[in-house]
Amino acid sequence: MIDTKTLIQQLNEPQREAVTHPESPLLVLAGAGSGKTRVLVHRIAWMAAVNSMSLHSILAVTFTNKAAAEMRSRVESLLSQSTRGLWIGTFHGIAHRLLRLHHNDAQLPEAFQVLDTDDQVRLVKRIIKDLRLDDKQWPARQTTWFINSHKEEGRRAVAIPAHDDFTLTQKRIYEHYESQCQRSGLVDFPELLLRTLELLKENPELAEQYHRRFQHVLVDEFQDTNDIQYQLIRALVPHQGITVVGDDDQSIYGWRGARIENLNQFTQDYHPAKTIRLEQNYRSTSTVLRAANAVIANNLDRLGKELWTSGEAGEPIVHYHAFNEIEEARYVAESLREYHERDLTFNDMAVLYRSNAQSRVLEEALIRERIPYRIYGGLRFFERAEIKDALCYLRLIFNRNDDAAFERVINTPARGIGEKTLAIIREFALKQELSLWQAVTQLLTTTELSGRAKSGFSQFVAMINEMEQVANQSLLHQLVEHAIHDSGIFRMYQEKEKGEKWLSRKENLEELINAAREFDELAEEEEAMSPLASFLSHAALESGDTQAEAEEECVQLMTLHSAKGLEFPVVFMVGMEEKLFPHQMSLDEPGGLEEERRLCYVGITRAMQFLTLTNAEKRRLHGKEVHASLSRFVREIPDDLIKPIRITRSWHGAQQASYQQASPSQSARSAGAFQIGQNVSHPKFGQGILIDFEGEGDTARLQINFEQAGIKWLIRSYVELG
DNA sequence: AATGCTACAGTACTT
DNA sequence: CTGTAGCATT
Repeated sequence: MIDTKTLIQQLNEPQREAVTHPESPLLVLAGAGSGKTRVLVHRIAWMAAVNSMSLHSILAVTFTNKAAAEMRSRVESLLSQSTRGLWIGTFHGIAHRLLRLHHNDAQLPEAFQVLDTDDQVRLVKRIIKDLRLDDKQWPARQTTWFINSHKEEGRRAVAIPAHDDFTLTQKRIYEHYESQCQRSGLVDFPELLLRTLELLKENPELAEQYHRRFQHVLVDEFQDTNDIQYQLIRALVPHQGITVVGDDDQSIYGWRGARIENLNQFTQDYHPAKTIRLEQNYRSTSTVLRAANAVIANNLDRLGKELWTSGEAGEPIVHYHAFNEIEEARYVAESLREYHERDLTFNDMAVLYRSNAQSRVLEEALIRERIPYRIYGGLRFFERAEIKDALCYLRLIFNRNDDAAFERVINTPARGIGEKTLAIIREFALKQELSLWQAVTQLLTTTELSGRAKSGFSQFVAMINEMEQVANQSLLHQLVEHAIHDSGIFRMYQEKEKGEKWLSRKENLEELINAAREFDELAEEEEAMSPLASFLSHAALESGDTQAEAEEECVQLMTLHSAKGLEFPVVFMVGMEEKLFPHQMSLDEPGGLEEERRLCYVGITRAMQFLTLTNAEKRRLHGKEVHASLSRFVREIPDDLIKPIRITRSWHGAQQASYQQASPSQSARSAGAFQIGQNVSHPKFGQGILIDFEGEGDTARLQINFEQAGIKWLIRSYVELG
């Protein structure tokens, strides 16, 4: 067991205060890079080691599986003991667990399945069709959003007041969707939370059991909690044992229902709550922090917090003003190359952008410069078509009434069951209130179906039943392998696709078998759920990584949103332009601009040492060339923190003349023999513009942007100044 | 059942 | 401009 001293001696004063705070309501306002996770981890260890609270009595809630995994491993290594019994998980993970444990009280079948967003949209689309509604007038995505946002505020269809046709119809779809899900034993993401909330409210004795059990609950990223998540916390923690950690300045998910106001609500609901601020930053240079503080200071309604560091000022923030997005990308690529030559690894560098569409031009530039990169986001492992196909077979083995799974694989691969036959099945199921599987088995005994359809169906039914036999007799990975081949999806992809594409499908399917193998090993110690059940849950609740962990060292490309929680020695924020960042759409929404500014704050505070901001004067967007002015966020950063680099070219000379030297340091630099922006020529590289220099006289190094050859560093004596 | 064509949309994202 | 969904055609 760890001793008290080592637990707190590596902490600063406010951190220590937070960790050792009595078991009464605590709000930790933790700035970026201030050791937030560290405080959570140490507080858990403190309660276990010093207050001798059982790990069994502690619950920690996070937003992502990644954060949950990291927290668990850090608690484990700090306590150097197993964390068995300690509940750490996402809101959804914990809700799921409670529903599995109490499925009867929650009125769910034991084999209920979790529906991911994609499944949900398909199901809603199906229902819109069943209701004979025009699917152009009623897009499934919109209705899904309608349903989810009501669920996220704790409302079932019946509770929605509907006065207009629009709401009335949406409500009707919602109702049908609800009963469809109930019949099929399907639970979507917000439903996990809503069902759990209802479970606790309707079963007071059960709720009490958990109140007694969880003496202390810790919630991470509290500023991102939405309505129902907060309600769930209230239902789970009526007592004083609660710690929440958050940062109002990093709330960037208002658009998906996150309620920053929950921070204030918390101090009212849990009274008296102690508030502790963590403002010492261990990540960035003071230059970066000053910039971040200056930007965020423009937001009103803050709880108030100012980051500081005992570290050095570091390098100024570079601001590169590019002519267009292609040139911007080239500057980024070439700068990345330079950092690399200065002995930084590509892994330490990140390029952040506001919207995904910006990544393409960057990629092209990086490929040209032969810089390895990796893009975050995109299709996740468990979302790939071949993986979903395989999983849907497994879901049917587990739960025949899973209509979403049935719809997906009944004719994948093709087995002669077309739209017409399916329509008969759906109609019958709808009328008799049966699942599709039940409808099929009943119709097989009648003469409703054609011979071909009949044989197709009986073959399908027999196949699933046989798979169940395999499931009962073999290990999970053997079942998965069997299902992939016996269903025909393996062969289907082999025939349909060739080369690279097929190879990756094959690899993914093999990876799925491997993943299943891990569940076989896990099952030997825990026997709460069958390996198949826990495998399916895992697939639904953890979408999996985008790619296998980077094999090669790469520059990281991602949106500003996905950069949250990460840090890099070198950060580029590109596309710092009005209408792009802050985004046009945000300007119409109340509070939109402030959320964009918080996003900018998040971006800046990712940088540890070097930060570069870039903007392009012209940019091709949706096929149209648009002019953009510099983002107000760049202008909110004090001039003395910025080293501006402006590309100048003959074709926009007029603007060049009107450009103001942005900072004193910049003026001083240009006072010497060299003038940033002046024309330069080189016998081999041709015409270019001076954009930076080091040293003086003939030995000075000049950075020149050549019209043809791009950006290069050259010795003064090799170039002709013009 | 597969392929080609047209219309349309295009902020951010985890569970 | 680019990707996608739905529809018509073969």
